[in-house]
Amino acid sequence: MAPTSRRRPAHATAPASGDADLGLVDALAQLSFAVQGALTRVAAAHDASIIQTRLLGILRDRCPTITELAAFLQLDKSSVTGLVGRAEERGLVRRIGSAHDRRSVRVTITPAGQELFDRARADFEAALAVLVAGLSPAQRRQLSAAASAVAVADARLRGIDILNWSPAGG
Amino acid sequence: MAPTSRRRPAHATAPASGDADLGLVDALAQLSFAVQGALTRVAAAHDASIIQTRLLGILRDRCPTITELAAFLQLDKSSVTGLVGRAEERGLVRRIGSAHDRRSVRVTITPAGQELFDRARADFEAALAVLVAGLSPAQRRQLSAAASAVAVADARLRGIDILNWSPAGG
DNA sequence: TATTGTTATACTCTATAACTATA
DNA sequence: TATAGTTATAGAGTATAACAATA
Repeated sequence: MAPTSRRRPAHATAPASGDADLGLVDALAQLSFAVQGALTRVAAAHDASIIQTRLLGILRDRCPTITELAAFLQLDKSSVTGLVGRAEERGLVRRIGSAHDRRSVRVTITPAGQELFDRARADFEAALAVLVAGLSPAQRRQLSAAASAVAVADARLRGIDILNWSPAGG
Repeated sequence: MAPTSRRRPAHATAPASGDADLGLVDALAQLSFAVQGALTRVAAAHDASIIQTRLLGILRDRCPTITELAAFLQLDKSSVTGLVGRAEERGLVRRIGSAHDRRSVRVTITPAGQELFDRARADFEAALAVLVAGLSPAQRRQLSAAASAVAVADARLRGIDILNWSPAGG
């Protein structure tokens, strides 16, 4: 929230007009908008959407079922059906029928999908580099560590071990 | 990007199985997904979307024109027309014709819109508190400062001074 | 009966192109 | 001419409900 909701939150550090602190809530909301904006622009440059490239990133070293994807992405399974269907039409992913359970389907990435993701990821890395250019090396390490901790905590709250999420493997 | 794209990036610090570092790029991407997920759930709990609540947050202390909103949100002006139209139908915002330029329109928030935003913001704050529960006070301060710096840098890159963005005033 | 995935349907969000009305 | 905003249209993304196939 707080999309620039308050110019100066009560709990914010006195701004030295150059390194103002928005407060944790607004700062995280604004940061997420900034990152998502970068992701959106990068994806669009490759004729894809943010959710399509996210899907490819997940499939990069996993081949989950539709239900597993839905749980991870927090989407209804019918939404994932459509998502995967559009990606499949573009030749970015493939559906593979499961051997054990004939109701189930595993989604895999194609070479074309991998290439698109790798190129998009490189562009995203460059875009992020610009955004964090003003941070000191120490600040970048702190940001990386804190952001990682929050991401892991979020996944854990949803019952997912983000560091070992590999439904295909076991 | 990098939605769990690599379980262990080459540049990541050796994980002590509890405070693993995803690397700055993946960490920021995952953090943004976590925050956007929280925003989505909170907005949905109030029968709204993430972009609708973001719009309300912007209008909380501003009454920009359609064009100004489009620039800030990085959307086409026709998209903003629809966005504001749907919000207006729900009684959350109002269009006010400009006195000086009769082509122009200023968008203002209604009391109902303010109430919805305030309630959603409180919920979001609570959701974020859970996510950052594992961080030390020092880590939270560092995260807040770094996230603020990135948000400000992002806005500046787009030609916007986020700390003094008040088109209505000037 | 429960689960996996799809289909049918409707809505939000977004962009492009063409338009109206001001300036 | 240029700018502010709208409309028409099309497509992606999402959810709900109903469904088929399998377990």
